[in-house]
Amino acid sequence: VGKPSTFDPIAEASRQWDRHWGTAATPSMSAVTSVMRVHQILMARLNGLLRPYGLTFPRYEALMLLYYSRRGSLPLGKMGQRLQVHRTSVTNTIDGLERQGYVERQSHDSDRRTTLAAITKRGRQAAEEATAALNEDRFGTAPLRQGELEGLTETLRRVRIDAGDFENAVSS
Amino acid sequence: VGKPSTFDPIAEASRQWDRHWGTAATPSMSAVTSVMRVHQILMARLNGLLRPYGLTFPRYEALMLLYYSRRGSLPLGKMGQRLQVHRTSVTNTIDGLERQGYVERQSHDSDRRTTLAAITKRGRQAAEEATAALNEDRFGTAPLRQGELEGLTETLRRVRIDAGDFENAVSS
DNA sequence: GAAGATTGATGAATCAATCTTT
DNA sequence: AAAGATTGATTCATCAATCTTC
Repeated sequence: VGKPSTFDPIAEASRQWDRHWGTAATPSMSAVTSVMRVHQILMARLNGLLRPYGLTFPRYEALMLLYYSRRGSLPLGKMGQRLQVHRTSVTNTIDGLERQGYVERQSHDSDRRTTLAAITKRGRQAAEEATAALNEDRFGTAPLRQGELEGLTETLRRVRIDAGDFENAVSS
Repeated sequence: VGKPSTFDPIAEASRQWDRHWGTAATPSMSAVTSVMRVHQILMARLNGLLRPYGLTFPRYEALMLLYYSRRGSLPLGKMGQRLQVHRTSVTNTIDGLERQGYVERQSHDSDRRTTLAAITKRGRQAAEEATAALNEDRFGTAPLRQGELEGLTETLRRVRIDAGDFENAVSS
C-alpha cells in the first residue's frame, strides 16, 4: 500500500509553485531548495566521517588552514578572511580546537592586539588522518562523477564571482 | 598596489590539495567547498530579501508549507518530514512564527498528542508579500540563467537520490 | 511500549557592544 | 579614531532526555 516511492519533494514543490504563482522564477526556487538540501546532506556525511577524529567540518577547515600555513600559525582575523566567516565564529572554532589540544593560542611578537592560532603536533596528526578519511570517501560526494563535480564547481563559481568572492585577495 | 583581483580561493585550495595529497578526490573537495560557500551566500541574500517581512528563510519555508496545505494547518511532526528537518527544529521555528502572529498552535481533534500549526490571516499576507519579493529577485540566484539553474538542480538531485530523499513520501 | 511534542544541551553562524592596543 | 579580539545575545540545526497521550 502506498504510492510508488519515486516522489521527489522538490519536483513536487516546483509543480505547486508554477500552479500558484506561474512565475519565471520557478527554476531558481528549485535550484535554491536543492542547494539547501544538499548542503544539509553533505554536512551530515562530512561530520560523520570526521567524528572518529573528534572534528566537525568547520573545525576541520580551520585546522587545515593552519596545517597549510608557512609557520603553522595565523592571526585569528586572517583566518576569518580566508575561511570567509565572521571573526566571532573564528573565536568559537579556535576555542573548541584549543580545548581538544589541536591548536594553541599564542601572542604576536610585534602587535600585542593580535592573537595567533598555532597548530600542535596532535593537531597535525588529526589533520592528516581526517584528510585521508575524507579523500577516501571523496568528501561524501557520491554518486557524482568527476565531470559532474567539475560542472557543479564551475556553475557555483559564477555565483561566487557575483557575490564578490574574488575581491578579498589583494595582497597589501 | 596588490595582485590582480582574479584570485579564486577555491581554485587556490584545489592547487594546494593536489600538491599536498595528489589525490583523485580533488574535484570532490572543490565541489563540496563550493556548495558550502554558495549556501552561505544564498542564505545571506534570502534573509536580506525577507527581512522587511520579519522572516528568515527557514521560517519562510515553514510558513509556505502551511500556506499550501489544504486546511491551512499541519501537525508539527508532519512539517518536520516535509521540510526534512529535526522535530525540535520545527518546535523552534513555530515558536518564532507564533510570537510574530503568523501562526497559531491548535490542538488536534481526535489525537491529543499532536499539535497543529495553523497559518493566520497575517501569516497569509506575509507569505504572499515575501513570495513576491523572492520571485522578483529570482531567489537570489544571480547571475545564473535558466539552463544553469536546471543543470544545477539535476546534478544535486542525484545526490539527494543517493541520500534517500525520495523514500519518505509513501502515503500510508 | 510507542508516538508526538517539548525542554535542555551543544555546535555553528551572525550581530551589537566592549576592551585592549595601536 | 581604528584595528584585533572577546563576550553576550539571537537564530538554526542536531541530540538526549522527559512528558503526555495513544
